[in-house]
This record gives sequence, structure tokens and C-alpha cells, in this order.
Amino acid sequence: MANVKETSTNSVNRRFLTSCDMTYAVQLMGGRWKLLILMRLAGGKLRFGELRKFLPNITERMLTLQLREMEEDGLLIRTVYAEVPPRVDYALTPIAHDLVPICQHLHSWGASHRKAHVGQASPMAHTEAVPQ
Amino acid sequence: MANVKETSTNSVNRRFLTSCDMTYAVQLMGGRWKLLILMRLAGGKLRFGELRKFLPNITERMLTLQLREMEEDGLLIRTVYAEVPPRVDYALTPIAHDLVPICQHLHSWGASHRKAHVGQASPMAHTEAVPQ
DNA sequence: CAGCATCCAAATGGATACTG
DNA sequence: CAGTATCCATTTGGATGCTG
Repeated sequence: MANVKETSTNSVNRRFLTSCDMTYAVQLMGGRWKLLILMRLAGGKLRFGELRKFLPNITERMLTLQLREMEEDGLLIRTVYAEVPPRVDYALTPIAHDLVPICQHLHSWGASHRKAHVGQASPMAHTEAVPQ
Repeated sequence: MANVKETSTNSVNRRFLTSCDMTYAVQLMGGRWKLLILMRLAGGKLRFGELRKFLPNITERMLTLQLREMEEDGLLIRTVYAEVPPRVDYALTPIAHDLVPICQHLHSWGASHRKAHVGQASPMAHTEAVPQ
């Protein structure tokens, strides 16, 4: 496309509109997918297709968008290998790693709250396995 | 108002579509405002107008919507006093209180990440367009 | 004071088809 | 394999006016 499209997925636009650190954190990790991606990558780097398998309900488009934003925000490193077929993997940056324990607390909180409130929690822990 | 409008802001709809505890937590506390509301209420109950003052950028409509959802999700208690003028206050439930320390960690993370990462970008850190 | 109703714009999320 | 492009649906956010 000749039309150079300034995507609205611009980290400069997304990141600096607040002076509140909490709002900033929410902007970086908010949305439906980023915390799940972070948890998946906590165990080590993964390829695009592996992430997709672990997040069964995400579309390719959304996974791509979220990964790009997280990369722009300094949360992960994208490595492209010059091979055929193509290979790309994603790894957390140290700063993103700092967030992992916080996410685990959030996960535990969700588990206990859901158990207390719904009466039953699924044993599948981190796995997003909603049948569609 | 014979027209019964089934709002989509139904907690049953919002809450039980996942079998992943992390997704569940994200659904409860996701969005732009809920974590900020939670932090504000961590110090004790507040009235609607007080919350609004502390969250200068939120509209009345959004504050109302977020508070209602959090109430439906068992995160806060809404108390209406039979007075004129009306008085309503909001207080966290124990379960929401459990989330407070996690939020504080997230806040600290946001602060250090922003300091580390935005150091080169813009000096607008604590002063500019968005008050607070 | 603490809201609700209405209308509207923007952002986000998704289905499907296609590609280097 | 790892994405793009396009179109569409849903959700979120906001401006304004009104009310018990």
C-alpha cells in the first residue's frame, strides 16, 4: 500500500497521556490478552504458533496486535530468525518479568474469589479453554 | 418506559464466560477505571462526589457504570442513606480488600517502569494536560 | 447530591480471506 | 509459519440534558 498508515497502535500515543502510575500500568497490561500472554511467556520464550495454541480463543490478528504493543512498550523481545519456513519467538524483558509474581497473585485472587463466589473453580489454572 | 431494554451490562453475562481464573480476574478488574476506584476506596468509604473529585477525568456516567458493575461483582457495597439531599457511599468488600496489596505492587511496578523507560521521552511526567 | 436517559464517536475485538 | 488486509460487531467513552 502506498498509503503510509500511521497505525493508532502507537506507543507514544498510548503511553504518555497520563501522569498516574496506576493508569500507566493499566494501559500497559490492560485488555483481555496481555496478562495471559505474560503468564505464558513467564516460563520462557515461545513461538507465535505456540502462543496461539496456548490461547485457544485469540485470533491471529489480536495476537499480532497485542504482541506488537507489548514489544513497543518494552515488555517483550521479538526475535526473527532468517529461516524458511519463518521462525519468530517472543521473550519477556526483565521489566515484564518483574510483573510475573504480581500476575500470579492476581491469578490466585481470581481463583479464590471465584471459588468463594461461584462455588466452583476449574482446575485448569492458567489455561484458557473455553469451548466456543 | 414500556420498552424493557436488556442491558448488556449483566454480571451473569460478564462473569461466567471463562474457565480461566486469570481471565476472570481481568474481567472483574479490567478497564480503565476499576483499579483506580479500588485504590481510592482502600482508605475507607467514599461518597459518589468524592470519588468523582479524585478521578478528575471520569464522567458521571462512567463512574456510575463502573460502580454498578463492581457492586454486582461483589467488590463493593453501596449504601444509600434516606436523607435529603441524597447521600450514598461506597465501601470495599473483604474480597476487594484482598486485592489492594496487589494493586499497590502494580502501582509500584508502573512507577519504576515508567521512570526507567520514559526517562528519555517526555518531561511531562507529573504535570501537563491531565491533572492528577 | 447522585444519579439516569439519549445520542453519538472512538476504541477494541473478531471472522474471513489472503501472502511471503 | 507467521503473519496482513478487509470488513464488521461489540464495547467503551463522552456530551448534554433532566430528575427525585
